[in-house]
Amino acid sequence: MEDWLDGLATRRADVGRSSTAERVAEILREHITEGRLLPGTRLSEEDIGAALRVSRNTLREAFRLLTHERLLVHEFNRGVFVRTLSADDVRDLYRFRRLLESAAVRAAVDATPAELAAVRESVEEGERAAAAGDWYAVGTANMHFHQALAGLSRSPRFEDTMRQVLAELRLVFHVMADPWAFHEPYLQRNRELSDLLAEGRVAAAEETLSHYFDVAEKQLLDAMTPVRT
Amino acid sequence: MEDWLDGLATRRADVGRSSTAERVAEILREHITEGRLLPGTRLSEEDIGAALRVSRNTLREAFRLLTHERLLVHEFNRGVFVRTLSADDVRDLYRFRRLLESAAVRAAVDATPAELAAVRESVEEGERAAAAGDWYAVGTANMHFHQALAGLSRSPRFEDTMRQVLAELRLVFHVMADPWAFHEPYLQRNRELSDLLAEGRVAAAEETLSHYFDVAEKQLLDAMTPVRT
DNA sequence: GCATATTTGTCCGTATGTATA
DNA sequence: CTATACATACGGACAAATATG
Repeated sequence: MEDWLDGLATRRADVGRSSTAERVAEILREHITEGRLLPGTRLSEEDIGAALRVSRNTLREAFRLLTHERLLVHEFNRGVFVRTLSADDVRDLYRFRRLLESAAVRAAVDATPAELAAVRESVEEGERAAAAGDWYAVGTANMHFHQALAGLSRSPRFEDTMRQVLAELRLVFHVMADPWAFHEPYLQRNRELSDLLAEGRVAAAEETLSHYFDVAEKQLLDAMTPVRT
Repeated sequence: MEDWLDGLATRRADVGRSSTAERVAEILREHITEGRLLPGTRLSEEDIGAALRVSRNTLREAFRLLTHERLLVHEFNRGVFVRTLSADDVRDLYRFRRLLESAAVRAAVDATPAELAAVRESVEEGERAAAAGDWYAVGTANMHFHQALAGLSRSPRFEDTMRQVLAELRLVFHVMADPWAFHEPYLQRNRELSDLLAEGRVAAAEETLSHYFDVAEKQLLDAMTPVRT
C-alpha cells in the first residue's frame, strides 16, 4: 500500500459534515496541492473508498469535482489520475495568466482603496514569512498576492478563474528541487508592483508584471524538461 | 496488414465513445440552451431517469457535469434546478467579458492571418444568416464571433473560459421577447470590429467593443427586471 | 403543528464491458 | 489467448430531509 493512503486514512475523522463528496474532494485536493499525491498517480476507487470509508458513488462525485478543477484527469474505462502538466500546459497557463493579470492590473484604475490594500497586505504577508524563514508561507503569500491582483477586477468569476489557474499551476511546482523557495525572488517584484499600483502607475505595473511572467515561466519550464524527454 | 492500421482502428473507436452520463448531459444541455428547459425548472431524478431510461446514479453524474458548467444548481436535499441568473450574475458576466475580450483584442497584434480570418468568417456567417432571415442562425453566428475573438488569445484555456461564459449567458437570452432577433443590431458592429482588427487598429477596436458591451448589457438587464421585483 | 408521501443522499451487490499482465 | 483487475452502469435498499395535505 502506498504511503499517501495512510495519510488519507488519518483524515477519516474529519469526514462528518457538509456534503461527503465535498469533504473527500477537499482531502484529496490538499494531498495533491501539497505534493503528497504526485502527478500521474492513479486513484483507485476501491482503495481510496476503503481508506476514507465512503462508497464508490460518493467517491466518484468527489473525483468529478477535482476533474472539473483540472487537478485530476479521467480516462474512460481506465480510471482517474492526478494530472500531469505538459510543457505546453505550462506555456498555456502563463499565456492565460498574462492576459488575465494584465487585465486585472489595468482595472486597478477603478479599484477601491480596500482592494489595493489587499494587494499590499499580501506583499507584507510574504515579507514577514521570508523574514521568519518560512518558505512554505512565502509560497502561500505569493498565491495570495496574485489572487489579490485578481480582486482588482471586482468580478467574482474572474477571481474564480484565477483561483483555478493558480491551483492548476501548483501541480507543477513540485518538480522544483525546493518547490516553495522558488517564490522567494518574487517578493521584491511584488513589492514594486504593489507600490506602482498604489501610485496609479498602471502601465509601469503592467511592464513589471510582464517581466515577472517571463522569468517565472522560463524557470518552471527549465525545471520540467529534465523530467522527461 | 500494417500495425498502424490497427492503431488507427482502435483510436477511431475511442473517439466516438463516451459515457452515458456525458450523453445524458449533452441532451439536457441542448434542452437548456435552446430554451425548452427554462430557468427555475426542477429536474426530478425519477422522472428524467425514467424518460431517458438511465439509472439514478448515472443521471446524478450528468447533473454534476452540468452543475459544474453552471447550467444547473444543486440545492442540498432539494434537488437540481435549471439555473436562474440574477441581475448581479449578468452584470458580473459582462464585467468578466469586458476584461476577457478586451484582452483578446489587444492580443490581436500577435494574431496570425488565420485567426483574423476566423473572426471575419464568423461576421460573414452572421450576415448570410440575416440575409436569409434566419434569426436563430444570426444568434449562433454572434456566439461564433465572440468565440473567434477569444481565439486571438491563442490560449486554449482562454477559449474554454469564453465558451463557458457564453454558455452561461444563454440562460438569460430567453427572457427576451424574441431571444434571437436581439443579436441582429450587432452584426454591423461585428463587421466594424473585424475590419478594425484586420487593419491592426487595436485601440479603436477596443473602444468599439466597449460600446458593444454597454448596449448589450443594458438591453439584457432591462429585459430581465420586469420578470421579478 | 402534525402525520404522510415524496424525494434526495448514501451505500451496496451485481452484471457487463474494457484494459492490461 | 487467457486470466485478472477494474471501471461502467444498473437497480434496490434505507435513512434523512423536504414538501404536502
